[in-house]
Amino acid sequence: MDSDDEELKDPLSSSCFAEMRLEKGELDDDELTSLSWLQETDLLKSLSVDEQGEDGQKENEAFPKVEGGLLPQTHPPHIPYNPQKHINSKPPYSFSCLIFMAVEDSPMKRLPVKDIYNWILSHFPYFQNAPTGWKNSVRHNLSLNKCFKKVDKEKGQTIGKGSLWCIDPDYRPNLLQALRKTPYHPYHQLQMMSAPTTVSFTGLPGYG
DNA sequence: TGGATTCTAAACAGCA
DNA sequence: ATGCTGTTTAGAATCC
Repeated sequence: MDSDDEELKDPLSSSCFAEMRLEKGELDDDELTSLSWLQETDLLKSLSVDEQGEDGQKENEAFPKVEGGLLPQTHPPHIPYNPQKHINSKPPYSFSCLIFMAVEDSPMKRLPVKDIYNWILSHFPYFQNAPTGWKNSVRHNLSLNKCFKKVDKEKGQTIGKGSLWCIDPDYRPNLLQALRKTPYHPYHQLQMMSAPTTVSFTGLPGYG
């Protein structure tokens, strides 16, 4: 068991997440990996407009316009991303990250595919107007990605069609790492908010 | 440049 | 019959 293995088991412990853990006091690993901290800080929902000035307006205007609307393109890496505001920007998260967040954000850590859709829709309004193919991509990810596992329904459980999906614990660190690699992972936004003068984006995608 | 990963589209089967 | 879910395949784009 070397240090790499340790970090893989608890990628937060040796990262800057450790600071969050200290700041938040009694948070244990489950609470962190469950993204409850994310909910508490409300980062996905409400980065205030003031923090971003008028950039949001400008950046939407900066997108190339096409007949019938804006081109669906990933949010530019040099502009802070607010999913509730930048509804024309494709979220800079992979579908596996979106699914991961949705499942981890659920009380039972398991969701039917329909609730995964709903979570994504409510947290990333971009998809409300996106072509419906994204749902196919979600199902494709659930089906193909080893990180996600179907859960047997309990006896008599009636939640409608389909299976419940959960995160395979063996692959959870991989998903967390993938999430950390995205430039607008809530961690980076937290850093920006808590220590704006010391933040360095060097090494992050789009920051050279 | 090539492999790995991710996204998108599509076809199909099973089920309620 | 219809719509949803899950699986699979294929091709394009992107990243390393």
